[in-house]
Amino acid sequence: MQLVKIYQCLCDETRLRLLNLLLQGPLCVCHFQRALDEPQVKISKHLGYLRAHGLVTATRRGKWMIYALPPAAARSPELAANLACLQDCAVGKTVFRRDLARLAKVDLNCGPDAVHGAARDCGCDRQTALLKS
Amino acid sequence: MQLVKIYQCLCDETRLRLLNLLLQGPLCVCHFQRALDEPQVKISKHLGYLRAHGLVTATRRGKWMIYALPPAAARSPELAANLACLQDCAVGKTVFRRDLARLAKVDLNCGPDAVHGAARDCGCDRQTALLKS
DNA sequence: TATAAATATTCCGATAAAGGAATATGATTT
DNA sequence: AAATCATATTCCTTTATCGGAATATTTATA
Repeated sequence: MQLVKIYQCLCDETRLRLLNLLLQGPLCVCHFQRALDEPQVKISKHLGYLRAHGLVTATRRGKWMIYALPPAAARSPELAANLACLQDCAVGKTVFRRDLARLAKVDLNCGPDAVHGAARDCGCDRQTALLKS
Repeated sequence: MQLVKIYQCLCDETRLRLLNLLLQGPLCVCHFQRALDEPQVKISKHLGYLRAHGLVTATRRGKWMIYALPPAAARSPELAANLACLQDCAVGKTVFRRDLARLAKVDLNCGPDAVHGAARDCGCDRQTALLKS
């Protein structure tokens, strides 16, 4: 059943955190790493899981992989409903808010370059998405 | 996290079917058995799982155990939201509709007595709930 | 009190999931 | 072309989950 698959994707905390960030807009893996503060393997694997089950899309842009939620038109009713539900539930939860806060801080930089102070666009349209809101 | 626990409860098809039935009102185990047409162990275990995680309550009435969703006032916002979401998603799905159809047929009887033609109340207030609607 | 009815639990075995270490891939820069 | 950066995959161990067979428990009934 389609619905069960969705819940299976949602039943891991790391994946919930990833999806919560994606509700704000597309992101590349380095963003997730810095926002979640979790090892790269972990993040990459869970993104792979979500992707394999159709909860997210992935497109390569240069060295980076941009992950995003499927466009609204491509979402099944169940997925749409559950993403909306997740968004409602996530608001105000400490873990999710902290992730968003950390994401905001690394917003304009990407990867280790940020550490060296060199602000460089990582290729995803995160900034524009954020600046608009 | 509370939310993850909820999704863990929802990520099994049998549990979804149980919850879908409970959205109509309280039920005893024999009702589930006949509506889902699944072995007793399976149903009992999944009900136990749901109960252990606070998704359902259980009260004994005579020989029977009556399972129900927690009263609205006792539901966390996350649980309330996800139950509503589940209800939306379940509507029209074949599996769920079939369960409800089978449930309707065994509604007034309970246990093997129904097989012998003896209509007997099993102790749960399922009938009244249904007759009202 | 012995039996039966309704439900729960225990004890398996099989399968899946999660995390980490190390390594591989694919793209870019030097 | 070699080094580097961003990301993915493989391998392994640990732990969780699912399902079924058999058995236990609780309550009612004969």
